[in-house]
Amino acid sequence: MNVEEIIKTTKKMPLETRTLIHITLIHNKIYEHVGNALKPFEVSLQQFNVLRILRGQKGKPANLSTLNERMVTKMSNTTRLVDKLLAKGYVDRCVCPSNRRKVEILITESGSQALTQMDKVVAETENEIVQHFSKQELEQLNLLLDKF
Amino acid sequence: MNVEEIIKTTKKMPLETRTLIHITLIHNKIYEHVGNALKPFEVSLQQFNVLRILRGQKGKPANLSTLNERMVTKMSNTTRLVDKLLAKGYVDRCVCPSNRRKVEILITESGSQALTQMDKVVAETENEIVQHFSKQELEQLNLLLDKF
DNA sequence: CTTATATCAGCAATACTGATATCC
DNA sequence: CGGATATCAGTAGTGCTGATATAA
Repeated sequence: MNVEEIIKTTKKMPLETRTLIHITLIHNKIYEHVGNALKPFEVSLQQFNVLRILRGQKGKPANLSTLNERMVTKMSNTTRLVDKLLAKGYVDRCVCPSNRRKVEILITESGSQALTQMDKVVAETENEIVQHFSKQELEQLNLLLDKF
Repeated sequence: MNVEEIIKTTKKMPLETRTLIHITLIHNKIYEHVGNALKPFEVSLQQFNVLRILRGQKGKPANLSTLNERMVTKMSNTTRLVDKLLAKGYVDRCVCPSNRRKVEILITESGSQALTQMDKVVAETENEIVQHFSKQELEQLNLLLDKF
């Protein structure tokens, strides 16, 4: 069953319920499509997000709690996620000298370059997902989503 | 960081990306709130969905592949999920007599009663989540979501 | 016997909870 | 030493992939 068919099964449900189920279905679609786009790079969507956050730091190192805060999807095993990125050479990690509780994480040159490639395929996928939307409709949708 | 704060960090991203991240954040919010509402019943959101699907069958037994198809979130371990519901006495399960590959799953009276209680708290939670929406806005949002 | 279907089982990655280490 | 912070580790539940059993 695809999204449209499942949505039909919710016809008799209250509008609120339908809307929330709808959002979950769309989220799954996004997760699946973008995840597939990233498969060639052997990174998960969450690893991709971490790389994006690190790039946004513009050279300033991030620690694990910063990543956790900004992460779109919550997860408390950021340690192991960063381990994976480290193994791929996409990030550097060292203990913060001034506060030995913290670790400092930086994106590497190799990570930046890979991220640029990922950005391309992810952007393409995202455009495919929203292809039936006009720019105006997308803006309208964003305004509505702000109400949550 | 809450939803609004994370969304601020996406200001410079393309509208498409922002929208998709926004949806993921809202999905997480829904998942968290509804999950908390169901905690007293000791069922997960997915178990709740299975019970809802079974009720929708109106006495007609469902097999695992039917559940999997209709399930909002994909998962191939529906077997173990039904095990949990079985342990709580919310469903009955038996091998289909005419096709021994299949299993037939039915919601029990106890499951139906529990589900009625769950419906109440879930509906309350859903109303809270969409409390800032007018009925018209919700309808507008649903129309837009159909475009995905 | 071959192919398709339906469920199950093993493994890897994830999410939650509490444990450990450091700072103040 | 006590409380707060930052990371790590253990456990349980999830999702993917292939294995098993039945049916056609």
